[in-house]
Amino acid sequence: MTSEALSKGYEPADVEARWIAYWQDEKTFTPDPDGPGEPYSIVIPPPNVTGALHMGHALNITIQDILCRYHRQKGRKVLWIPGTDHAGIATQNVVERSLAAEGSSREALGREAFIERVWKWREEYGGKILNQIRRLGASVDWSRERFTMDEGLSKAVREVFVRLYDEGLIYRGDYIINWCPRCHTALADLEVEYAPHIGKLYHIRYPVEGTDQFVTVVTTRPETLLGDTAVAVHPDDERYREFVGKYVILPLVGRRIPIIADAYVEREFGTGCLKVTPAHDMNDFELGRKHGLEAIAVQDEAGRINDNAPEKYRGMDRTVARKAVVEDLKELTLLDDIRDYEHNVGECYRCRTVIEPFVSKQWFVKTKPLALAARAAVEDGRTAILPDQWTKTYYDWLDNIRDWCISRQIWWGHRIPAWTCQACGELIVSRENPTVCPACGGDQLEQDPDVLDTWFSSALWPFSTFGWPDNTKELKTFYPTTVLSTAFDILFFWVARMMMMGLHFMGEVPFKHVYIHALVRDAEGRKMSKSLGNGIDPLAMMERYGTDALRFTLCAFAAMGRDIKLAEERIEGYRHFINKLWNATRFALMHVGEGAPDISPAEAAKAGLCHAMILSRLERLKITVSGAIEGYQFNEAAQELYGFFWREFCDWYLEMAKVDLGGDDETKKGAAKRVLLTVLTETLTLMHPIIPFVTQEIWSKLPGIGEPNLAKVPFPPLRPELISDAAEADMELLRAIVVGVRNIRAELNINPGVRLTALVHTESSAQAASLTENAAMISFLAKLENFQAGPEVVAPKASASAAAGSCALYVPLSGAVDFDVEYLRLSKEEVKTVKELTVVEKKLGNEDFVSRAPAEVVAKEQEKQGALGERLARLRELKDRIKKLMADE
RNA sequence: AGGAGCGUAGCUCAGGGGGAGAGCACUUGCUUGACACGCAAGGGGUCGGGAGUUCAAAUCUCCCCGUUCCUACCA
Repeated sequence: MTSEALSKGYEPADVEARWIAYWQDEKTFTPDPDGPGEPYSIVIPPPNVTGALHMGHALNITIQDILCRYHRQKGRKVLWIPGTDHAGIATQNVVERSLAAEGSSREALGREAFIERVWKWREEYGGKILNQIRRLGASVDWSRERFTMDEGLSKAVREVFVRLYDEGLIYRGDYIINWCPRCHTALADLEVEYAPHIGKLYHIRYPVEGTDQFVTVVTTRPETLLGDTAVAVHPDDERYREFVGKYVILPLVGRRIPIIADAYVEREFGTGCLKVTPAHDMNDFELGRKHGLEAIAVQDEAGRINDNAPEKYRGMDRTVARKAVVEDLKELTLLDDIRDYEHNVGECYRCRTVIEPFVSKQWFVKTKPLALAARAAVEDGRTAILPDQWTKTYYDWLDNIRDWCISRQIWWGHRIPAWTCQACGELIVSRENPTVCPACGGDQLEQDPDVLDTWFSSALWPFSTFGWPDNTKELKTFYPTTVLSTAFDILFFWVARMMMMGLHFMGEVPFKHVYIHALVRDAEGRKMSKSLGNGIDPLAMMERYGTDALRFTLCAFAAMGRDIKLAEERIEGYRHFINKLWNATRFALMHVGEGAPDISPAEAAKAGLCHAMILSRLERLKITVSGAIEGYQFNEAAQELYGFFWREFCDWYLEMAKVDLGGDDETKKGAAKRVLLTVLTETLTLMHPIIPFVTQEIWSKLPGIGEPNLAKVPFPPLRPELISDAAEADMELLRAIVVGVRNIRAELNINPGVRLTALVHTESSAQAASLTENAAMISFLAKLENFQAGPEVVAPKASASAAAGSCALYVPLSGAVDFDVEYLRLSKEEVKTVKELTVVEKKLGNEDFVSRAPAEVVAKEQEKQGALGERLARLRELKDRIKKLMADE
């Protein structure tokens, strides 16, 4: 009466925004570093500031939120830090596009104005994904939100750069890097993605100096010929042995270049003769360094042929130059052959432009020493990668790591803190912007125009977010973080680099666990992608089915080490569960709307078998759910909660409790109310980490709730003394009888309205006592007007029958029983039982089994043999009886 | 080329040496005192194939078949 009536169905839209605001107002997720409890911390993998929430994010946020909310319940001091990264190239691209639409460009604006413009963009649109994360219910501490371009984090970036430089772990040099001619910047090896392209394989003849002979090289990029500085063959290749040490005259250029021998060359590929262009090919670059070859760059930053090439080609785009070179070679009859050829070509991961390997001055991190430490930390268990199978991948990458190119030729990002003195050429790397050259005292200092790779700042995230390099309270309390949850695709990009930086600067691993979650795919198992258009928009799902339905679905599918194939129907299906929860509450409130008597659950359990049973099951549930979440088995937690709440609590307990709740016995009624409320509140608490909104909403409607903020309510107390095998076993028999009657009703097509009589022949009087005590309940569930149980019960004349456990169940029927149907049903049951019994008997008949299997396994089999034997006997009696009755007719 | 995973009911998947499970779908019957986003009853599987280890294999080992992904890349 006091509690307002709940609407007939759960309507998430009204509810979610309200609780998000409530939690925030209550500062529920802002921990005090000095507060009690063992710290538990997570840094959110910072999404790209230009990004929008996709299913992968939704899954990852849900997982982290489950962990955080659960550990808060367990009394840990939880800090979950949100934020975004500045996504240098992506963000710059976005802003440049909007400038282009206005007919402007970043060059027109100038560096400073452009950066200002990016900040403005970020203010306006950069909060989008964070708002989407907020809508998911993420229990992050918004008061500690971070951005990789923040002042504090920028300070950390500079500190790291300077220290690494001083330690010789950052260096600048002319090296070949991956160049995106569209983005005008260098990319790290990881930022290049390979995709199959159909190209051509050109066979080109190079004349050997001083002879009339040729060597034929094979290439997919004939225009790079202009930069060739050698031809290479395998040292053991008989075909070319005589040429090694000689020279060829480079066609179209006329340069005299050596023929060298190196085992790197594959004899089987093409002609076995390789043109070497150190300035434009990764492998050729290495080869060139090894053999002291000159690297002649023949393209500029936009992919056009430069002045190092013959005049004719200068200024041509690389694709135009290719055609021109091919034509000219044809004319000289030096082009032997052109074949179609499918091969993998590197593309820019941001814009899909074909990458041009390019020699230029760049900054690098010397990764080897850092990688060794990062590997060791996992080897000795300071950090565990879960599931374990990713550990090998992590090792492989670290073992084969190459130096990390960290300079980017863009404007949006952390400017490299390096200056060159215009007077003496001194290179100055400094925390503070220098004003005079320490070498010559000159004041003409020019800062390096490049910025750092975004991942450079992301790598510092687990400590920069806590205020490093300052020794803050947060840093002391919450570093190392407890767990990092992420998808495998950034294991290298990010996880490995955080490990390297965390270990180097903090001396401790950045996280104790790395949980690699599943990849969310579409119903056909394809990766969700914009280009395929097969993505399921999490926000649309949240609107349609409620955030809890989406969260529960993701949780239920989050089995470790396996990808998720997601279809919208799954989410729709789990919405039904949310609704079930809602309606069970509506029912409960009809009876406990004004609260329940203040008796202990233990006392209430004594009031009836059903109460003892559900309380026992509840205790087991607490243990399995805890174990599941702590072991990152989210699917198991969801499944257990689902099964308990729907199958045990709603299907059985609520139905059974109706008898006491509607009866006259005030003691029983009180106990039922107490148990109903206890089980409901405690399961809500257990479910809250997975489905925070609906549980909180229901919580607010329940009577006698002390703490109104469910996110602050501790994990329910454990009451191991309530676990009762006996109660659960007695209930098993009771259920078997109810199901037996229902089964008979269904098979014999008896109207559900008709009340029946059921008689049960039991083996023992103890069994009979338990059943008789619950006669009212059995009658209610099976729709009986009469129920009797005891060892003395004998089969009535005209009745349907079944075996329930080891008891015999009879349902007398006044009308004609269809004996044929009855007989068939029992026979089927008999066949099944015989089959099971045979398996058991065969085992027990095997001497090796009895002597070698563990005693408890043997005992279990013997027990099973007994039960099955009894059941079989019962079935056969029932069959015999029917046979007799049939004969009598 | 190297590495990892997966193959269990029609579908999506748990499980992981001693009873083949769940959800959805399906069949049948239901205005049963919260719920048709529901209730009740039911059908359905040589756990990809083969060999081995074991008293015992869906589970461990090896081989094969199919499938997905990752890393590297030969010009």
